[in-house]
Amino acid sequence: MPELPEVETMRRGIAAAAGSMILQARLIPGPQKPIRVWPNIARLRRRCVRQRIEAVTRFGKRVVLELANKHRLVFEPRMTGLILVAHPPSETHLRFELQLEGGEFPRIQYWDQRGLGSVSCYSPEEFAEHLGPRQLGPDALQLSSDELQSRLGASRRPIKVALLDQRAVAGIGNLYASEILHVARIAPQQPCCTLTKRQWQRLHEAKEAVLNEAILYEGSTLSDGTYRNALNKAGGYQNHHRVYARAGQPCPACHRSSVVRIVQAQRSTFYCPRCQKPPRG
DNA sequence: CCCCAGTCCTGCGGGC
DNA sequence: TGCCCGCAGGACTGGG
Repeated sequence: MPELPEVETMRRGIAAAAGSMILQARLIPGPQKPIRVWPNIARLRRRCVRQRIEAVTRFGKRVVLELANKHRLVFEPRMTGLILVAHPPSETHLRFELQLEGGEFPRIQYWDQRGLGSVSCYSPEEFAEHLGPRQLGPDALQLSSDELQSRLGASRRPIKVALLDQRAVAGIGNLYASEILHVARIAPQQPCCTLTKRQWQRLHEAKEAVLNEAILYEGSTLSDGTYRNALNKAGGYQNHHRVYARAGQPCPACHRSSVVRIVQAQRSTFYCPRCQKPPRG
């Protein structure tokens, strides 16, 4: 499930498209319902075809192609979307394609098994409306300890649930929320408003360490095998997970307790009850 | 504002 | 062996 490290890996995989020209954009027909395209495929095509790609950026869990006409082409992979330059895992779930001219690769393909993702092309005004500060908080890697505390600190929600709120912080999903809290030694159930300054600092440091380490390993490919980089190669960070999907296994930090799975806001949370204790009192 | 449940969607694995 | 069901969870919606 692509979160910040996986989406950043996708971005790096197509970063060399900067400087290329988009020659064509098309939905690839298939047996399934087409993926969501905004505003629609005809208007998207008119907005991006014959435009040069000036930069390939990322915001939260989205990859953004910045075009010469100041429009932005946005890929949102959600659960199973992949952004590829070659070797799609199957022909059946290829959904969308950009043909390019003048770069290292002739096309960018969007593949999505479950089809929950989307492709959008926004004018600057539309971009501000759809992906502005009302919808998305600052990117998780562009956020200081103080800003993290000021954005989440008043909430009574459990810290694990709050970290998933993209309006507060963009880029952290279910997997990395558990991993970050384990490194920070903070209980996932602890209400945000009870975290101390010291804990916010630890959370910030753990967020930087875990996300950057995961980027280094090119993200996590879980046992379902879905996530791949732009060349359809699996990531490696799943071999370094401390708690995620490891219920019943010994905690790699204390070696004295087992990892426990609980459910918060209908999602699995994994943590070590010995290392991640709520503060006393 | 906060919080929760339902929805989308497909593939996989458990149970019978 | 096959079928049904539940589960995975990112983002959105509607209701309390």
